[in-house]
Amino acid sequence: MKDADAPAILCTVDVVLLTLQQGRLQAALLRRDRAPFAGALALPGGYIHAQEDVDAHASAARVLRDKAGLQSPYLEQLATFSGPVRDPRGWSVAVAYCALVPPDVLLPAQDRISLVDVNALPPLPFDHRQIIDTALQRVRSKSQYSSLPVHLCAEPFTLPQLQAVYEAVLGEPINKVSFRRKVDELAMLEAVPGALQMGGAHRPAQLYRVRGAYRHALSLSARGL
Amino acid sequence: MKDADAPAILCTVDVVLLTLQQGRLQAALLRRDRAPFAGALALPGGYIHAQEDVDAHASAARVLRDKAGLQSPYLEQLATFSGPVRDPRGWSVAVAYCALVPPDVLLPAQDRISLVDVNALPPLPFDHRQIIDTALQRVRSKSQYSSLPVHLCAEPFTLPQLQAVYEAVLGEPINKVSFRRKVDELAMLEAVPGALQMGGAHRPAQLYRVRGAYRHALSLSARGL
DNA sequence: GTAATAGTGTCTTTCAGACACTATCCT
DNA sequence: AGGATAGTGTCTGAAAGACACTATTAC
Repeated sequence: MKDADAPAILCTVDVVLLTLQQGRLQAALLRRDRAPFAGALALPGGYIHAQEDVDAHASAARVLRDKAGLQSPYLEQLATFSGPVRDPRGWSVAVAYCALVPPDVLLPAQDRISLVDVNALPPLPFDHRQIIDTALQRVRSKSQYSSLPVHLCAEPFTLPQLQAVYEAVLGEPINKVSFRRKVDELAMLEAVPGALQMGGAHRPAQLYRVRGAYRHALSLSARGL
Repeated sequence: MKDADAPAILCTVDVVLLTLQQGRLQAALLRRDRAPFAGALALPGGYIHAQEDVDAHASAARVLRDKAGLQSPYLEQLATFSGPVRDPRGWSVAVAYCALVPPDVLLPAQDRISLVDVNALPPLPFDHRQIIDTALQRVRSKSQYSSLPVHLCAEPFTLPQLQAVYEAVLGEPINKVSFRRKVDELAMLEAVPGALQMGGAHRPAQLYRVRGAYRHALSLSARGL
């Protein structure tokens, strides 16, 4: 058994909510309404509620819902950060999650959320900067060999749009032919019959959506792209 | 602030300690000496000690040292498991770590540890089976494109030995020429000058050791193997 | 010499990128 | 018609696997 006089460890979750606007990765930050760091921009986060949450994943989903007013289909555990100094209230464990959403999902929560370019982050409280950096590393790494970035695309989308999303996340241009070969191999998309993106002064593009089976699971490729 | 009458969440660490014996991956289990599940084989684990641990990683290292009597150079955070039912004592958060050690490191702790083939695990308490499965997935995945398995090899070792380790972890044969090309590219090994593995009725093999720079960091390959 | 494994040279196949071409829209 | 982007066929170069060959030991 534990020492009765040991101070309890604080159990929290933090969510790195990423989206893409104007071709740049953006992190969603909330202004804190209470101490510590009241008034500062920080990651959406909060205590785990043992009474209502079935696990930390549920805590993260609840934080997103209650504090940002939205639901993210893609919500993956990132890593856990811990120690006596990361939170001034005491020894804490923060299970960090990463959420990816298309820009339109954020519209209803627009007034509560501040979107910040991940390449121009302001100073952040706690170890939130480190948490975001870990999320970026993970997202960029996973994007090299999986269908992860489709979660940043509002459906339906065209292949050129999806390629632009990959290029924004990875930060480098991708060969069009190779990209399309890979997307085809991954077999995660299906063309929306008869749906074409019209309007441009050019040939219209086929619209695609994610196959049901891959809506929550990722499709992985043995090699890159 | 939290509800004062909310029961505290239990904060623990668990370590999946893997090694290789007779060409098979083995997990190190300890017999529990107290409730719950006293007498059962389980992962080495314990409470986070807010008074002495600088973070959960340090808790995991302490658990390994105190309960198994050993130190693992490679100790990586795996994932965090949580919920009200995984531990009968109450709502718990377990930060799981994965350690890889060469077989000789376990010799001094031989009497405390039970090595179990990961393909023939006994029923395990808590959600330890799920934690081990997660560790195996991660180790196998990382082994496809990194130098991770070198941590399972006692130094110095020969390239055929290292290849056998990779094959045991990945569960499939590897092309010898490709393997040596990749090891060369990764540039993580250095030949021990003049050191050859003699004794067999065949040509002796060059002995290698890990370069200092890669002793704690992994070397990654863009493509597989 | 023979058996056995270490280590290498080289051919073949597979895959990713470059390039060019066709397709289809808007103005 | 001309400009713009979507989509595809094909060539080329790089990298992985297959195979065969040499090297060096024990017996």
